[in-house]
Amino acid sequence: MDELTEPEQRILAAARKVFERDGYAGARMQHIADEAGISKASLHYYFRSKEKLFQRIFDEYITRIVPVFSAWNDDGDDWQPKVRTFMKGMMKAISESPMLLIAREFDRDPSKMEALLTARRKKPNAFAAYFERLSKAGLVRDIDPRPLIMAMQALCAYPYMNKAFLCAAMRMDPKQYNAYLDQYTDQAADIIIRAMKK
Amino acid sequence: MDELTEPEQRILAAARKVFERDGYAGARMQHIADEAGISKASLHYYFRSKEKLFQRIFDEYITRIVPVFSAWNDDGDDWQPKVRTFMKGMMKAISESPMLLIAREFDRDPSKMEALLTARRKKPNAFAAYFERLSKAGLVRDIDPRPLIMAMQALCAYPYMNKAFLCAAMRMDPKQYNAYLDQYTDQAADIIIRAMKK
DNA sequence: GTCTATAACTCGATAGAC
DNA sequence: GTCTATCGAGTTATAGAC
Repeated sequence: MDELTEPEQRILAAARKVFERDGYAGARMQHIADEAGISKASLHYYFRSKEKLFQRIFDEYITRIVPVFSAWNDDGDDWQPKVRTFMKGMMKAISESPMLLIAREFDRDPSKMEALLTARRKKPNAFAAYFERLSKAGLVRDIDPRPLIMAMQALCAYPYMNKAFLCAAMRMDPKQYNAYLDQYTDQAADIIIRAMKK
Repeated sequence: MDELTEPEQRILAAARKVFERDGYAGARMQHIADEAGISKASLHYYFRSKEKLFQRIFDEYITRIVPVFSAWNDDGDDWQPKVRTFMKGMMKAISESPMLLIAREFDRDPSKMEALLTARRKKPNAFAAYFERLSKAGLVRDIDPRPLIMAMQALCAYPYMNKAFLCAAMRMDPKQYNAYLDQYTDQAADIIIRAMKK
């Protein structure tokens, strides 16, 4: 039903790469065609317009990323490894498809994006619910969960969103930086765990 | 010596607004001219090209933001209020001129930007130096300072970088969101303080 | 200095042959 | 389905009058 032909797959991969790198305004249909190894005309044959192609990529991105951001289910009191696993998953998902895209392109049609986001999210505020239960059970501090949600996202996303700046600021080349991010994932989880611990 | 004429100031303010909102590729010289209340030709008369105008804005941005990011001097052991003040300053600077700009535009000429960054920074790793002293004095934990540097930036910048996404995710309209960010600033500082505290 | 008009060019999209 | 060729809109930048 949802089968994709081989050229369609190649085009989508190419589009993802170019849109993520250059943003909507900076992306060129010619570059996507080159990357996919076809002509610009063929590109338009498969996906009528730049706008439609972008919407497709963006929709798939949201579909993939939102479940990762809300991957919390209350299956026990042992919350520390859950925090670690969650943040590892978030780092991985973001590194595979930098959300630079979102930050700049989300504004293109806020109402549409909000609908997209809501539709894709099965369990809104799953973390907040889990945290509240832990808190009432006296297993974690009794604080506002919102800064924790913000912080988990921030700690995972920012290193990728502002990579060039951080490489320069920390005097690392991209290779060293990526290597450091492996250690960082655990260090970031430690920060969240400390913020939650009694 | 560095005096700016009144039209130049108006143009720079307009350019800042448009570049920050639309990015380099999305910005239109016509929009900048409209915003400044002059013709496109006059705009080119003052700043020969889009590229030159952008470089000017970007340079000023780095010049303003880097000192804020490295505003650490070791004037005592009372580090907790210093963390709070630092993060408040960072939040303010970022909110006044969103660094969305950097994340997307920094790649346009990495070598040049690196030089720009180095030149503007008076005290490299001032935080790391301060933290190391506190750590040796037994006043804070003995840990890697790098995740703390990353985290302070991340916690301050991310809420602005990904504003549209967060508004939707937390079901707040922009007004509520901005109001929340006032509380958030202190909550974010708490997270860092907890990560540092023994 | 400021403007209108336009040159020069880029880019998304399409026509039409194969 | 795929391509070459080209159209037409939009954009940066400049020429030249005032």
